[in-house]
This record gives sequence, structure tokens and C-alpha cells, in this order.
Amino acid sequence: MSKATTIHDIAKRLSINSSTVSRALNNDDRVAAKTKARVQAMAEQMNYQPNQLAANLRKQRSNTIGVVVPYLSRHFFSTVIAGIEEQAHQHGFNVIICQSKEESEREIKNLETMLHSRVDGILISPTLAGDNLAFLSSMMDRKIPVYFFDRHFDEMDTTRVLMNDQAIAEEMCDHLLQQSSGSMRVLTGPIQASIYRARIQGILNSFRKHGLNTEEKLHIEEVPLTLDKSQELVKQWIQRQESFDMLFCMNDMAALGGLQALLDAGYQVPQDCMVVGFSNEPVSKLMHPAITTVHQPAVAMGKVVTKKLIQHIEEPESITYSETTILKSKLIIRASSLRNE
Amino acid sequence: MSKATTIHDIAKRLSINSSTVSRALNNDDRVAAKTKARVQAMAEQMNYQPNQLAANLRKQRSNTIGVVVPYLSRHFFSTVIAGIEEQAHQHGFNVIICQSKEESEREIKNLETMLHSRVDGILISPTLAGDNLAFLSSMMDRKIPVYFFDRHFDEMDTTRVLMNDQAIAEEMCDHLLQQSSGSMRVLTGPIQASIYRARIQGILNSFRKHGLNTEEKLHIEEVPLTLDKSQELVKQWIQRQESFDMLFCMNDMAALGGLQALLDAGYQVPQDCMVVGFSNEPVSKLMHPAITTVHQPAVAMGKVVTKKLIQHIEEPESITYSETTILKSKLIIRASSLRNE
DNA sequence: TTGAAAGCGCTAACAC
DNA sequence: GTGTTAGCGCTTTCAA
Repeated sequence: MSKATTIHDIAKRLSINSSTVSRALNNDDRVAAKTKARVQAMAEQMNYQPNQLAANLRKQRSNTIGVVVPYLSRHFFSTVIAGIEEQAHQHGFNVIICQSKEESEREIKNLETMLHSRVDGILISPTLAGDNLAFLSSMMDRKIPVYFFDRHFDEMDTTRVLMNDQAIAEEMCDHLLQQSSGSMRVLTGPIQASIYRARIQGILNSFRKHGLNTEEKLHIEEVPLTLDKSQELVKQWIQRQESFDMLFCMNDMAALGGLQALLDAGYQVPQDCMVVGFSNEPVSKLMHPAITTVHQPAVAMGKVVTKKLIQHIEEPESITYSETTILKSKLIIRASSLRNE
Repeated sequence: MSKATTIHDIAKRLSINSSTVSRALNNDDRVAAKTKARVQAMAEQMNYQPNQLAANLRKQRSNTIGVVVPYLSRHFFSTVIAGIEEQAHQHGFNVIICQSKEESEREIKNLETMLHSRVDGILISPTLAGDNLAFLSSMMDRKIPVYFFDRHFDEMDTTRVLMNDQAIAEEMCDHLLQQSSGSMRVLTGPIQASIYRARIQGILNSFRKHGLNTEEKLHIEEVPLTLDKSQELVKQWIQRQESFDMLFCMNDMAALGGLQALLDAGYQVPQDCMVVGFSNEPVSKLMHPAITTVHQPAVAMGKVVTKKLIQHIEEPESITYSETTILKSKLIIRASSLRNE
């Protein structure tokens, strides 16, 4: 096999025109059933493989969706991508993936590559500092739809699929404050990020609702949300004899680290200090005590946002609006925050 | 902006030929430095974005690598892909990703799509049952290089990058047998899989070396390697009063589940039973006791295999051989398998 | 060092 | 229903 079969080869063998072959292969209504059958049989026989590249060039459409996430290996993001991938393939779209590593420069470079590859649309959970906002806007101006998931920019008026971060954080905080009127420490990621801002707002609401003074009773710390950093920080607090009896972590890894530091120092959890996390990593339920957390429907998020984007790609005129979809996450209360058992 | 700028637009404005523009943009030696500068300036000014689609069609090359893994959301695979992505982008390649979900049918469908998209090469950790082997071979026949990572087929003579599964499992088993001459239970994934076969071979070697009877002392159980399944199974064993004092799990999730079941039943780990896992998931070190495991260089695996594939794509004639690269993983001994402390 | 011209494989407007 | 024709935007001989 020295050369791949083209529609022209098939046409020649069948003594018909290549455009008829094209139509037959694309199941066009106007071509006779009999011709269709002949073409399909011959295509099979000659082991014809359509050349998407050519079709794409002609159609000015790559059938490809570009996805940008901070880190591919974070459980939450790889799970969302699993959802994206599934939905996209169902609709005949390819998915190309990049990681920004939280660097907006890298993110822009990736987006440029995608632009050159003529992706039909972008799905992104953007890096939160830097000048990527302007670049993303310019992509929209070029009629390439950019949809957000999980993270977003308020400034950009486009469709996004988010979690109910504020409400669930408020609910979580309510749950804690019902059991304690002590002092809370919050470990959060970058405050610029909408998700963290939303969650903190939820916490503030809850404090206000309970008539508690946030100046005195609430201490918010912005840190890299990793196991090690969190463990180290909480250890320091304990050494300095700072007092708190609730530890609210914005992800499970930080909660694990914090829990570890507390237990190492001989604290009882939840009696001396309650600990809660976020994201429901598989391990959170295995700790002693098991950690209270929030389950986020990550696969669903991927599917939903992809479905909307594909609809936009396939019928651009029909999309005259942008919408914000809020997916409901769910509180999972476990021993690490249950004093009354 | 109603229409994207092409090289022809630039050529017209500069009153030169589009092929000169093409050459200038590709930094061809034959074009005068002065012309190059003019072209580049104009391209900038007109906000020219190269159309990869067109270049790809002309060059019969998509600059895209197809990646197939069982599950995108498994930590090991998403980490390998992070490495693949990084290496590929450094060399100007895109990466499209599919998950097979361990279904060979789905895998073949994905591969076909990639074929039509004219990927320049495939990186795959294949599903281990089904008729995908034949399909993969046929891709190689079509001059599309297929490289394996982590998993592979002995029957296919192509480059692959694997872990030293057999050696490390033997080392792990040695470590256990030095401390016990009791009975071992192994929780493994599908035996058809080369990785599990290799690891089991390592265990057998270790038993033989220690002069122990595998008929009596070794019990191998093939199960889905999930936390829940493992926990359930070990719980059953305990209820049935089956006796074993070493639990060798082929991943950390299974080890976590097993550990949980043992602790729930009041067993002391490692005194009553040692527990070991595989893959060094972040949580393994957080358990009480911390779990002995194997660190696998996943990012490195992704980078190495991608580098080799790209070399193959760029200089196909120079590749007259296939090679097997074995990456060294590393034993991480922790409290769950240390009786002498 | 540059220009002219052909063509990658496909689709789609138009004609019959 | 089918054929004719004209590109999509780029690269790459070949010629000058």
C-alpha cells in the first residue's frame, strides 16, 4: 500500500464522479440508494480512510475542541476532562488538551497554538492572574466561542458552568457554627479566584447569620493548597499556641495535612478541633476520623459545558445569549466535624 | 474583521509573491533578511494567524499525537499525560486524548477517529482483552508509529517504555519475606496484563529465592483494584478466619481498602499483617500506619516515550529498530511493612 | 533571491 | 441524481 485511497480512486473504479462519492459517503439524501451501496462497498473494499484534514480545510472547521486546565493531574480536572472527552467524542469532536500550570503566559501560548490549529471552540478553567483575560476576549472577537468551567472571569460575558461554591460553603459553615461558637481558620487558594471568593463570601454570610464577629472569630489564610504546606502551617499555629477549634480547608489535600498536624500534636478531632475539606477525594473518607467534605459533580460539569459549546459551534446563529449554569455540589458530613455522636 | 488574513493578503500588500511570504514566515534561508523583516512586520500588523489546517493538508502531516489511556482520571495516567503534553508542546505537537475505559471496541473506534484525523503517531497504554492488537498492527502497517507505555503487547514489535515491574515487585516481596515466613495474599488486576504478570513473576521469584512453597504460602486474587472492592474482600477473608500476615496490593487504593478492613477488625498493622501498595498516591503516606508503596516516575515516562515518538515522526528513516526502555521505580518503605521498629 | 504554478483531498454551488 | 468546476490556505518544485 504505497498511497492512501481517496474519493477520486473510488470514483474512477466506479466510473462516477468524485463528488457523488463524497455525497454518498456523507449520506446525502440526493444520492440514489443503489449508488450509495456501491460506493460504500467499494470504499470498504479499497480500505478507504477519509482524510479529515482535507475536509476540515474545506469546511473551515477542525471538529476539535481545545481544553485548558491548570493541571491535568489534579483529580478534579482530570475527572472533568473525562466528562468533556466523552461528550465530545459522542458528537464526533476531537479534544486537544493543554495545561497552564497557573502561568498566564503559558496559557496564552497554548491558546495561540490552538488558534492556529483552528479549534472550533475553547473550554477553559483559566489562570487567575495575568493578562490572559484580554487574549480570551480577543478570541471571542474572532468568533471562537470560549466557555468557562469551574473558574471564570466576571468581566467576560460568556457561557460558564460553575459549582454553587458560595451556597455550599455557607451550608458547610452553618454546619460547623451550629456545633461551635469558637474560632475558625480558613485555608484558601488565591483570593482573586472566583471560586475562593465565592466560598469565602458563603462563610461570611454564615457568620453574619449566626451573629458572630468575623474580626475576632475568623482568620483567613491564603496558601498553596497542598498537603505539605497545610500540615506545616497548622503545625506552626499549634506551636505558637494560637487558638482555633474549626479548620475549614478549600480542598481535601489541605484538610488531610491539617488533620495530620492536629493529630500529631495530640489533638482530638473533632472534639478539640473540627476539620473539613472540599472535593471529596476518595481518601477523605478513609482517614481517622473520616473527613467532612463537598462532593462536586465533576464529570457532569465536563459533559454539560461541552454539550453547550458544541451546540454553539453547530448553530452559532441560535446562540444570542450567554448563560451561567450552577451545578449543585453536595455536603458530605463525616466524623471530622460531628461532635454530637 | 470579517475574514482572516492569509499569506496572499500579506503578499498583495507588499507586492511580492505569496510563496516568498510563506518562505519568510518559515524562516527559509533563501529569503533576504530585509524581505523577511518586512514580511514579519506586515504579518504582525495585519494580525496574521497561520492556518495549520492548510499547512497540514499540504504537508500530509497533522503535527498531532494521539494518546489512548484506559481512564483519564486515574492519577497515574493523568500524570503520564502531563509529561506527554509538556514534551509534545515543546516540539510543536498537539496532543489529542481518548479513554478506552478498558473496552477494546471503544479503543478501536477512538483509534479510527485518530486515523482519520491523520495523527502522526500513537501513544497507547492498551486495553488488554479483545481484538485491538490486530488493529494496532494495521496502523503500524500504514506507517503510523504506535508506541506503548506502561502496558504493552509482547506480540507487537515496537518501541515501548515500561516500568521495572518485575524487579521492583521482587524487591518488595524480599522486603516482606525478610520479616515474615507466614502467608501472603496478593490483590492483582487482570492477569492478562503484562504489568501484573510481571509483578507476579517477581513475587514468585522472591518466594523461590527464599525457599518458600508458593502453593501453601501464596494466594493470588484477581479483583478490580478499587478501594471498596478490596475492603470488602479483605473483610470477608477476616470473617472466614482465613489466615495471612502479608497483604500485597497492586495499587494504593486497594492497599488503603485492605488496611481499612484490617484495622476495622481490630488487627494491628504491621504486627498482625503487613500491607503494601503500588504507585505512591499522595495519601499513602498519610495513613496510620503510613503505607509502603512503589514510586513510579510517571511524568518521566510520558516525556521519554513522547520524545522517542517525535524522533520517529521527524526522521522515520533513521528508526530501523524498536527498543524497550525500562524506567526504574523506587521502593518506599513505610510503617505498614516495618515490624522491627 | 524571488515568482509562477500546481496540487494536498475534500466539499459545495451551480448546472443539467 | 449526478457531473462540472472552483476553491479552502498553504508548501514546494521548477524556472528565472
